[in-house]
Amino acid sequence: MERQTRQRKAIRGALHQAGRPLSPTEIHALSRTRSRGLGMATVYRSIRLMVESGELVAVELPGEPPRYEAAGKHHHHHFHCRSCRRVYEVEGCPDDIDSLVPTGFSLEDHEVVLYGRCAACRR
Amino acid sequence: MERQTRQRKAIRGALHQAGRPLSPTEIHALSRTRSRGLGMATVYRSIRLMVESGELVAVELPGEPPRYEAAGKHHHHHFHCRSCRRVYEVEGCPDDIDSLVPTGFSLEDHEVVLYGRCAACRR
DNA sequence: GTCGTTGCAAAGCGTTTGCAGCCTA
DNA sequence: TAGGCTGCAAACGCTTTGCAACGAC
Repeated sequence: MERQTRQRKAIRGALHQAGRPLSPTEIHALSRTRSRGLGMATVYRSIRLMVESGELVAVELPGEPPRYEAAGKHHHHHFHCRSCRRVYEVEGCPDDIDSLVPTGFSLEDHEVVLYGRCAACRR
Repeated sequence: MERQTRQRKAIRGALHQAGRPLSPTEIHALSRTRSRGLGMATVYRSIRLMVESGELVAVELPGEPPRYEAAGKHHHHHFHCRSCRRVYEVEGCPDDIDSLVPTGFSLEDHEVVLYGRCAACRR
């Protein structure tokens, strides 16, 4: 069972306050102000436990370090702005994904990443 | 100007024969049979040069080490086998990608990754 | 002969693990 | 008090770099 330690409260607090997916390094930097002396190993161990328990989900984009966010969101994809590097959630899903699967292969899951410029950066 | 060495011929040969994106480790293993004593550093250096010269393109999948394939292919996506971890090329492309883009955003590119089991692993 | 290229080993870098002491329940 | 949790440092796996020898042109 998981214990409610000062360090884990700091990590949860940082993730909640940021409101966007954070990398382990970002989590460490932000949590450090809430729990002095917090070690990197603890950050990694906490992330791993929270992902395994379903509290967090990993957001992995091609060529990017993994980020983590609160779990429980609906099926969605991501839009990666090439200007500000921010990641946005995208509603919906292509409905003809199945037609791409080669003969003999079985499809279990899929990921779609859109690249371009977000509304804020287009101005 | 690039020189035509035994090692680079081996790497090109391995990539061509495989016909699918290869990781640096895979390239090393396959090229070693063509050029005894080939070092890992040479593989990385060659890959870097070939990508910079436009001969190869990187295939970066979420949470995976980068793989490389010959450049100049027509538009395609990838299938990632969860059993053998190999990556295959997939023909075609969802035709309603545009409908996912949020209002005000401009779409420049996209990536689709399919996950499941390949024909070889299903047997 | 030049100088780009190679193999080896060492160095980086981000992540994981071993361990003794700490602290939550 | 028990045993999960933590910080530190060492270990790891993958990639890059330094360097002297090698070899394509």
